[in-house]
Amino acid sequence: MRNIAANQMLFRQGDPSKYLFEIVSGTLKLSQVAESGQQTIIGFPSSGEIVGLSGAGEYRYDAKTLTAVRLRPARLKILNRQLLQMRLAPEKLMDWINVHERLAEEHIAVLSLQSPLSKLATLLLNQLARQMKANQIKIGRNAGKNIDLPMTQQDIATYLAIAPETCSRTMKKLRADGILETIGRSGEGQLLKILNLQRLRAIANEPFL
Amino acid sequence: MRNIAANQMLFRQGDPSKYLFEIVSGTLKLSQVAESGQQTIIGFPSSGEIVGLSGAGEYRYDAKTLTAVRLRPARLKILNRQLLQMRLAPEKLMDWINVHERLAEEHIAVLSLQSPLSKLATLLLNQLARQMKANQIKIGRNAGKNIDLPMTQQDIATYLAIAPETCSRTMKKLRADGILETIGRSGEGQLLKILNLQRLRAIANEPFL
DNA sequence: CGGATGGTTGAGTCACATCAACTAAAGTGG
DNA sequence: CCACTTTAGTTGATGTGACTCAACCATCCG
Repeated sequence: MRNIAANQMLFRQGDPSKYLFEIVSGTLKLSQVAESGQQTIIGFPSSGEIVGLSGAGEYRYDAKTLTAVRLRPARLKILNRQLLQMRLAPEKLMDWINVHERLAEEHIAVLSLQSPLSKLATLLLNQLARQMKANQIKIGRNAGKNIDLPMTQQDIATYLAIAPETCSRTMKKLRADGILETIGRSGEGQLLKILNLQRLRAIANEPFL
Repeated sequence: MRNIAANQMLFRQGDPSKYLFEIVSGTLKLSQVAESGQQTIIGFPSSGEIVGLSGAGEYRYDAKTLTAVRLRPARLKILNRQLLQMRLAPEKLMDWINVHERLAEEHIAVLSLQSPLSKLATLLLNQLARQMKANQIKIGRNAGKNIDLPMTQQDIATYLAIAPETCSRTMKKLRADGILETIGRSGEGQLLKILNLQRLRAIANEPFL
């Protein structure tokens, strides 16, 4: 078990991948730069998710902590040995693959949406779902309908492949329409309160408006 | 080893995932519909790639053949057993994970591009690279710079998250600019000839124009 | 108290989605 | 093998909305 402060590099794209990490608490930011130079943000994995599982010998994205993070590292080489000795069920490995793929799928789905409004709404709902799952285990019943966004709006914009200005304006629109409100910037990132979850869901799915 | 004709469903989203398939030759189309109802096309995997690797007990996308396809199926349960008996190297499994992730990465990268022109150019280059790799093994030296597109333009449009009309117009633009030309529709899909690879590469990377 | 970074707001342009109509091609059944 | 149907692709006209550029706040560093 390892504890890391906020804003630290966990590993870098190209580093030899010795460890695989299971996030116990906190949020990471995964980013990548292609040969063409374009930067991509892959996702913001959180409690219960796996990062660093790589078939190649090296990580293929940067991993940086957005908040203080607690994680459980596993040596990849030992992993193989454990598999062979049946000390680790192959199903566990399959689970990890699953989690990894879900992250990518989620991203592709949100990128395939046409309007920034739907994109943002979907992202918010995804983050909400992610937190609900995490808190369900830890607290049981949360204050509910609050979304913690540890990442910056620019990160969100990059993730959604939209301009930062558009991201800001879209947020404003959601506020103006009484769908959410900004509670405050508690340390890292901002905290949102959902006022109208139903409409947020509608916006996420509707192609127009 | 299994042979399948063109336009056949290999498996469906939600089916119990018993097999994993390694494509020997031919091209597949992977698609998915979310709960929201939006259809997504995940990719067009081809020779050497793996489909159907799923951590959950069920496939999470449809797989349909675009051309006649030859593939090597592997029972997932047997796979576990083979892992334990060391008849299958864990590295092999890691390789498969790798291939799977590359497909998703490629898709995310292309979706993150802003202009349809860059998106299409990148897609074409990706397909070209895919074919080159496949042919390098089989023939050695191909006629070169021909791209075979077994999928329809609508599929491409969905994959790129653009309108079909835009896809058509963008193709036209590439033709008008002397970057490629349509050779003919040989049975399934169309065949393109690249006239100016350099400019195609430029277009793929440049944010403007 | 500066300096840097992240966020907000405004004005203007261009390009993509949308709707609609039409052509081309491919698959279907008698 | 040819009418018929269906699907894929093309083209045009139009409006809107997202990007760009630019300047301006606010927030967090030291």
